[in-house]
Amino acid sequence: MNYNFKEIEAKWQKYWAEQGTFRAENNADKPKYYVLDMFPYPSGAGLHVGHPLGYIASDIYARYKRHKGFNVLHPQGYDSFGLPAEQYAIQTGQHPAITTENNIKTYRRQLDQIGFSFDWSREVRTSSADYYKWTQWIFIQLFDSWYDNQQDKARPIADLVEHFSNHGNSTVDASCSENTPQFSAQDWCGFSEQQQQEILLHYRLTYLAETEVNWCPELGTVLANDEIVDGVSERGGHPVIRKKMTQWSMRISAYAERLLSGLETIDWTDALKESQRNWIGKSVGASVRFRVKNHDAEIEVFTTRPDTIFGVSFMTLAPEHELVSQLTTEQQKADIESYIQATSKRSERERMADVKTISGVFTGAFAEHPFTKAPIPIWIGDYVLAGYGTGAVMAVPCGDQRDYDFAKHFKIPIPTIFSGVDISEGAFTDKAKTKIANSEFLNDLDFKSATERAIEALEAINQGEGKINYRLRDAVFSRQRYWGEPFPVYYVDGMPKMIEIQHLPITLPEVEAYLPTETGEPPLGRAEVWAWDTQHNEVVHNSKINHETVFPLELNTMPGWAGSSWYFNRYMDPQNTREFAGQDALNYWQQVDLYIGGSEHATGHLLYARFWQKFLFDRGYVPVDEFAKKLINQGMILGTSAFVARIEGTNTFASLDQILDQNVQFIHADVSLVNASDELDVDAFKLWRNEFATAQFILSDDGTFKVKREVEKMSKSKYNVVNPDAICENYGADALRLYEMFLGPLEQYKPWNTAGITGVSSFLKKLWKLYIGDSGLKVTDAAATKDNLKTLHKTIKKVTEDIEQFSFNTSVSNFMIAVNEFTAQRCTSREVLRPLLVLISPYAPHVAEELWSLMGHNTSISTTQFPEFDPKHLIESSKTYPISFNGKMRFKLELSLDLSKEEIEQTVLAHEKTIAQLQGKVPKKVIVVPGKIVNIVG
RNA sequence: GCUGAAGUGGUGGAAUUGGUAGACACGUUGGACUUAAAAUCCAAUGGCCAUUAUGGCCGUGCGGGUUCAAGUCCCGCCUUCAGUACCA
Repeated sequence: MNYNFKEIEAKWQKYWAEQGTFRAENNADKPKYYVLDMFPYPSGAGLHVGHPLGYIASDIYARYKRHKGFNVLHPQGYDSFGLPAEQYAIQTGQHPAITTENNIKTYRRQLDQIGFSFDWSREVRTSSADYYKWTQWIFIQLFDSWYDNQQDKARPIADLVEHFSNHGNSTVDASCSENTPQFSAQDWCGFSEQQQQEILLHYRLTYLAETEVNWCPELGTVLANDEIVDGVSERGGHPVIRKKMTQWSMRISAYAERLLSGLETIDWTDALKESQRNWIGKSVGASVRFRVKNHDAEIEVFTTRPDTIFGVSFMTLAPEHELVSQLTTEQQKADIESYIQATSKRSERERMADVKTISGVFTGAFAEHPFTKAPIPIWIGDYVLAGYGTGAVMAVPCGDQRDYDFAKHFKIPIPTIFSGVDISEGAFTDKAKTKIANSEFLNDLDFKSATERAIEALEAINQGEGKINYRLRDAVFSRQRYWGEPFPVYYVDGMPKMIEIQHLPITLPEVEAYLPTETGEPPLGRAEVWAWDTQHNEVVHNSKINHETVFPLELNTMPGWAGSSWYFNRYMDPQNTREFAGQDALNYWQQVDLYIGGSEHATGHLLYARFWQKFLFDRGYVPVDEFAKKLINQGMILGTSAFVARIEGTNTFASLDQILDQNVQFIHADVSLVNASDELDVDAFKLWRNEFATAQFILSDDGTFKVKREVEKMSKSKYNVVNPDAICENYGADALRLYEMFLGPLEQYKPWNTAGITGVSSFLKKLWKLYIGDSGLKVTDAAATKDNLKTLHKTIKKVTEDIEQFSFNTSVSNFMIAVNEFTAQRCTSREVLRPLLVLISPYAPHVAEELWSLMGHNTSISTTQFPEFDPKHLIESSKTYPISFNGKMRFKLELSLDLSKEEIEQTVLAHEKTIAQLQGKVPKKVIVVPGKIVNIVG
């Protein structure tokens, strides 16, 4: 009997599916464990070998936990709304739902062939109406909530309305929009319904506001900050401009502090936590208001150094600052205007690239120092960003390098306010060594007490207070796309109204094309049946809008991150039609125990999902306020691209050592045309693409054509994609799984190299041969030898440790060692071969199931208890452990593996006498087992 | 600049967290089997030197230090990758 992986893998995949082997129960006596992968966007290109890396790791862990007696929830689904399907629809007219459905089929087939233990009965798709019904529901809950800073949680908007009608808004400490007016209870009751609704929008956790957004004309849509890389769109690399639009926003800024402090409670990597911290960008300082001389205006600034307030020698406003035009004097007007013109023409990108050039213009106006009343010249400069803080700074040249450079450049005085510091070369920024001078009541104080005193003094004259500033902005939630969740929103006289929950979902309407309309409206503007009838509570034809009870529906759709911000909760109870998930299910599964996915989602999905979870927690819908206890970022598997050198301006290609000093361009060649020795199959290359059909080649002396290799991200456009289908076909799913783990540590970025797979492939054959001979099963009831048991328990110990530390790569090595040792021992004993199979089954489940069944078991190996390590089998043959003795002498003690350091010390102490007697003989190694010395190697 | 991670053979990577560096695998070389190839099996494989054999010296990015003992800990550098940035 030979190892026929194709037959075996198909057989067991079918068995698992039919038996529902991996179905999780929502209530079980067993402890629960929830292992989750970041669900994929089903792209048209299908999976490459890089995609399953994290899934294989999580699958191993999920299978391990099942062996360990846990009720494991290990689901999978699709983040199936997204731009590529829509782009494809624009080009071909095919409905994105069809494209998506086809892509999902491909994904499912590819995932199935790898043998994952997903509970597919819980599959979710963000684009299915059964699912996005609840995304819409959450949106409505956000609309129906405000953030109470006092209680530090979200509360129903009804509470706020009640407070307004009794006390107005002056006593409410809530997160709200900047331009919220003050009003009394009386005012409130006098407001029209329309006015009240307008005010409430300033408080709701999702609100409609005119915001400056990142508009991508090419894609015809708004992008979030994390969808922009280097000033161009992440997808497609199109230019992005700033534009004012009325958009839905999410008041994530209300959660800034909790998103920050919550990081302390979860087991995520430091790198990831750090990027979330940076993104939230908390800075502690003060807000200071400077009066402007001869104007009825104040300039508010944020500073982290209120202690340096007496060092202010000028102020700088961002060119876009709203006060600029008011303040500028007649004399300076021309200069200021031409400067603003010049900066607005420069793109963000240019502005970033050109950091070193100092530029700015004096407005002619002066502010007044809050304490000394001295005049402070007001400048504008593009080093101050409109989007951060208040878009204005108080410049303290002696304490900030940029202010210093600006002052030097424009010959503005640089007063010294630190004692014992030389500032002739640059600013002094070391807070820890700060000693304030020349600063009236702050003199001789250090950073901390000067800061406190300055804030107190500012508060006393009502010109400032302590303030914490966050970089985190509210998230724009509207996208001008077709293929996304429709909002459950219609408009009456321009005011948004929510559709009642019992009438959800509002499903995507049909449109005849997926482009924006001629008038620039989103694609939903093309839908003819897209109006809300409040009488019949249904979506009706637009032509009925002139009726009294029919109103226009929202034309935008939700962004990609909407559906992915709560899907982990839906898996707990995916078929529930009455709730997003039942309370029993939520209380049982609580949260994700292990989440595996890429670190590229650090400031997108992983932040938004935490935000929504905290919101749902506040409103009492989920039992915990962090959705994932532990998170592991799997590294990427990179492709090894191949490049051929084309001599510039010709169709002639030179082998790598034949380039000499000719000018060449390196062009990607498909990796399948190149062998392991970096030699190109020239004939296949000619056939590959038409343009190369007539190519000429300058070969190396040995007649081969050498290519240049480079490791890059695996991508279709780089022709370096390796398809898992081919690997499964040639080596099997078990080999693919083992090899992906064997490549290196999970978190690491590592290049794929198909050649190396022969190692794990021959391991599987050896494993098979250990159990199965020419005449069938070799396993017997013969007693295990001491060596057998030693090998087994050594392997149990290491593999258990490996899995618990997520170092799956070393486990594979340990299996190889074990199989080699058992083979050398001619082991046939069921007593050790049975547990060995259980150890291996999370990694190579198909072959394990087959051998398991050939050994006579008639239930799946996945329900078997994981073998326990028993140290007694390692005691007799043990490991050396060098120790120092009397500070100088060195002995090597050979001890059993399971001893702690303390036990070793005790052992040594117990034999101090014996060892002392040996000193003269200088033994190299003393072999000890607990209780007695058994051997001395001299 | 700041933050995070990492530098070990020809290659991917191990190293019980201070204890024989290079496990395991790829690759390479030699051998067996074969008409041949594939597959399989055996042996060698960090560098240098030496030998009949036993052996010796050097080696974990660089320079110091602590220790009986350092890839691992401490101090000072260099390099690479990733994230982020006129953030006041």
